[in-house]
Amino acid sequence: MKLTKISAIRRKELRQAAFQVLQQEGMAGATLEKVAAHAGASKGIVLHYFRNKQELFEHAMREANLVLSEAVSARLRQATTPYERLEAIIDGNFEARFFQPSICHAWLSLCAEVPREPQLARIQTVIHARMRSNLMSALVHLLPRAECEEVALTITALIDGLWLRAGLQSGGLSRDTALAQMRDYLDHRLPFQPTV
Amino acid sequence: MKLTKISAIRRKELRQAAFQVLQQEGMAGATLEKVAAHAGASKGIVLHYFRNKQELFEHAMREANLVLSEAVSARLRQATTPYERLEAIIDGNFEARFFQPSICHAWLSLCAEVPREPQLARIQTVIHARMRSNLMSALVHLLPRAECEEVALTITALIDGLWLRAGLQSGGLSRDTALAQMRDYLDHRLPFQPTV
Amino acid sequence: MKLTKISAIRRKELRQAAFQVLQQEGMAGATLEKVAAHAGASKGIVLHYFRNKQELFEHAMREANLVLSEAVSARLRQATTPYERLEAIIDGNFEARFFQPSICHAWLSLCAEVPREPQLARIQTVIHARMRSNLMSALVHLLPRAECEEVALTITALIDGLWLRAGLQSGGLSRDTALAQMRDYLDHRLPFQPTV
Amino acid sequence: MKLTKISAIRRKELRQAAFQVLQQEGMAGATLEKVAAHAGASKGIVLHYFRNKQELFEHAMREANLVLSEAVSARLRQATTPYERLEAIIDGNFEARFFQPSICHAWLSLCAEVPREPQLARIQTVIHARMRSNLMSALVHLLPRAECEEVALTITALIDGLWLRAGLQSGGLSRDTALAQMRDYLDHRLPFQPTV
DNA sequence: AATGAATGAGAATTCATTCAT
DNA sequence: AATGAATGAATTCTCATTCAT
Repeated sequence: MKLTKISAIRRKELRQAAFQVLQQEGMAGATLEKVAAHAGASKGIVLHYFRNKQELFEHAMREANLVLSEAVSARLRQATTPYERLEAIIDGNFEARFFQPSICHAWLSLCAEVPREPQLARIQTVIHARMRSNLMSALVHLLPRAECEEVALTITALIDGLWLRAGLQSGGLSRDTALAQMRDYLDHRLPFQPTV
Repeated sequence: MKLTKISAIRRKELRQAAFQVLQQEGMAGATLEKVAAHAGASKGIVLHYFRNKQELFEHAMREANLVLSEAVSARLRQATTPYERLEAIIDGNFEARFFQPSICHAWLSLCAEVPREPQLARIQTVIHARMRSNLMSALVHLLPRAECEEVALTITALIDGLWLRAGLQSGGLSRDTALAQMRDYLDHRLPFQPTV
Repeated sequence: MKLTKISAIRRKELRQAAFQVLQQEGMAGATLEKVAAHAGASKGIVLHYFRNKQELFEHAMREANLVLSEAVSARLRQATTPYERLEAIIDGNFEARFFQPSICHAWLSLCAEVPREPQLARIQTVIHARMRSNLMSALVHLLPRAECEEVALTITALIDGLWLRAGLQSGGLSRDTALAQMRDYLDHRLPFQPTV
Repeated sequence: MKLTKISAIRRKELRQAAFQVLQQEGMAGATLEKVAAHAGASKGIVLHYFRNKQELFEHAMREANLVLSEAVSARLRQATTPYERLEAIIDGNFEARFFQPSICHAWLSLCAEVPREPQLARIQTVIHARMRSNLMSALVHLLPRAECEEVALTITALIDGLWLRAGLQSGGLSRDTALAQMRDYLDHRLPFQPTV
């Protein structure tokens, strides 16, 4: 590994701080100074570790996604049946520590930058690709091939839509409601699952 | 009407210009100068008509929503059956002139500001309330009361999720695919509709 | 004229201020803030009138050259014989108000940027072209065509070398010495001029 | 010698690297980091060997001058007649390895700092003093005492002016042209040299 | 109503320099 | 000797906003 230990630690601290500031301030308010302050460091150090602001938030997005996708992966590892795999994906995406207004808002802020920032767009593509692949690995056992893509896309859109709503912080969409939404959709769209 | 005719015209030009700049530049790039230039006016005039930048984009959001909700209303006026009402709402929300990457991106940019801008939050609340009310007026005739709220929320989340995806501009989500998604959901969730 | 009167005035003030700061501080020390302060204006106004620092100093160079070349032109207008024309060029380039250590230093600072700044390079090219053209218009009457180019180049190099030396501010090269140098060269290089 | 051998080597590497960076980037772009990178070392080491940036470039200037003045000295050692001595000085100053646009530009960048940096001014003074002394040792045998100073100064100014022009990189002043200029001047200014 | 001049706050970024290891 | 972590000052540049005309 090229990076020194301390540099790896600092970089992680900073990208986490960046994401936290994003939660509180949105992208416009997320200045390097605030990120530095949040990490208990000086302004200069941020650009010592990241070439510029974009790179910092790119890594912040990657990091946030990593945590989320590891939550899903961990659950997937326990799952055996297709239904369990679907449940793992959904439960992972709505874990209490993730599905919070401020975190959803941070994601929303990042997504709003995607069309202007090729790097973020790349990450977004990867995120969607992984989601699709995870979903497909379960759906192919439950539905005719032709319908799998469609359902995978609907599930993704539904998750995104619920996260967006949570990010708007207006309705006060609860985690339970969101999960109920997901389950209701699957109950009606997938063939009957005898024992769950 | 208090406002002179010319002032009303100018204000409309400016809020439309604001929304168009938002499409091209995102919120960060949407400066008052660009909005003015886009409207063929001088920088100073923007703040002559709007107290500040926030107010301008608040009106831009209102205007954009107005166009969208009128498209839905027009269709609703033609609809007679509950199924037609649902179709009106969905078709309105995915009209070709609205469901475009750049427009979805502009909305996404506005949504990302909602948690920091009470005025935008208020508009967002109104938008969702109207959507819910429109949907409920159809759903109550098709489903048991207890399920209506849930389905209305799912439809809204699905629409939002599909718009978000379009705004991300990566997948290249076509209008037809989006509509197919919506119809597939309704087909499975609502009771069979004998003749359409 | 597109520019308003006040804008033209301000721009002139600023490019003159820029050149004066250059005299005192060199390019590295010539910050926009100092230029603004020197012109008795706010920092922001500088970039209201000039797109960026480069553009400001580009105009400062142009302005400084304009003054210099007008001094030469004025003298040329009085000159009738080739010898007088040569004298006009030289005297113009060594006028007391120009040939001062700080001004020579400012020019030196600009020249040092020429290889990195295409705009400055362009101006430099124009300056040299004009100098050559002025010199040639006199020399062709005094020397065989083949030698004119060479002598014009030597005169230019000599002027530049003397300015450079003045800019270095070490030797304390006086204006009289510089003029004597020039005359000594011409006396030996040009054919004898019967009456001056 | 106080300095360890390795330290002497490093210092030389660094001042050469400094001069090379100056060639490519000019003074504004010549950061310690680039110098370090150019020398294949870390940023910290530069200020381990030189108290600060000024000192580094002071040594860079000294080093560059040393190479140049040794080239002249070597040629002077072969020279026997006054004319040969003059030729040695001129040929040394226009050796192909020195008289290159980028090197002239580096010198120009250093000269532009002279008025602000007493250390550089001191070096500049030494350089000019040596040039004068070298020239005088030849000229006193060729011209009346009263004219020697003047001609020495003209030769120096001419060399400087030609170097400056080469540094501007616009005209594309060739080495041959520069040498021809020098010779043409001497041919006309010095008494006829019977056999060369 | 309209222009654009002017301001000043604020942000990103660069860099010399200092220190701990 | 050498590295690179860390700091903070300085600078360019952007922009919303205010004002005079």
